[in-house]
Amino acid sequence: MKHKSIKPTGAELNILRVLWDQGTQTVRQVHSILNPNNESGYTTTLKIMQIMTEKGLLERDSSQRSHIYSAILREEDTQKKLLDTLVDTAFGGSAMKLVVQALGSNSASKDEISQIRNMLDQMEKEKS
Amino acid sequence: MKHKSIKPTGAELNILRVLWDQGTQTVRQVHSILNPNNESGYTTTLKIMQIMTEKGLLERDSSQRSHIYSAILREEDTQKKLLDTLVDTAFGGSAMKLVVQALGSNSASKDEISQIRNMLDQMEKEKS
DNA sequence: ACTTAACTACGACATGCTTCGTAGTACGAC
DNA sequence: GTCGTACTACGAAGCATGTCGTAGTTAAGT
Repeated sequence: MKHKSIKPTGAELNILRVLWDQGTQTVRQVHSILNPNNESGYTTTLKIMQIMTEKGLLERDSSQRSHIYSAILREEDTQKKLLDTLVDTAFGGSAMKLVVQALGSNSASKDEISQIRNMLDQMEKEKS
Repeated sequence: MKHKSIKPTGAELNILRVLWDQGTQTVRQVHSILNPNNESGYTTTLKIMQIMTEKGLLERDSSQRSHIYSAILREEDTQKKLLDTLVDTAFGGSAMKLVVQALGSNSASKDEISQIRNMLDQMEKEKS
């Protein structure tokens, strides 16, 4: 089995980001958030969201004149999939190299650091 | 200012991976490694490597009949750039969410775990 | 009723990526 | 030298993505 591999494109991810953060939205709302200065046209956003619906990335309620869209993909699942792809293509399969890189070039809060420590403890425990 | 943002495509990353791991290589060598069963043709690999050279991703020594290619991009730089992109597009800008995800769905060796711990220590130290 | 505004649907195009076939060229074996 | 092999160069085609324009429809205001 195996679901067809879901790999949102850049534009699709932007839209998913809005839906994940804001919940269900109309095309107009999504477009206003992503293009406050009309960098690209309304019908562009519309078209992409229509295609995403065909692809099974979004679902919509079309009972109203303005259709209302929501994400089908869960944020974490999508992130995991993209992460796996990046690990394979750019990090030669080593997720830990990726972690080290990410830690090295970004800053973390105290809470985040202790969260990560806890995860490491957990991983070590499972190792024995 | 800023160098033009270098974002290798999937096929390009495969080639870079070989060059990073193996050092300088001919097209034939790269192609044999990536397509042991001839999934795609030799001229495909050739063409992509030629284009990469035009783009400034590779350089080549063409003094021999078989040109010898090497990567211009450093592995770490490329990884960092792709990581940043992924953090922006898929993780809403939070590198630590990415780290947590990556740790959660992958396993690390003892050495890696302690390397990560050391990095966390370092980060905490710098925080005070 | 008419007009305007906002929406959906859809075709078309530009661009970039990947693929391949073909042509030309150099090398080596014989 | 001739032939076959391996190489480069390059044009062209298929596909996906992102872009937009236009047409058609619905709703609402006057």
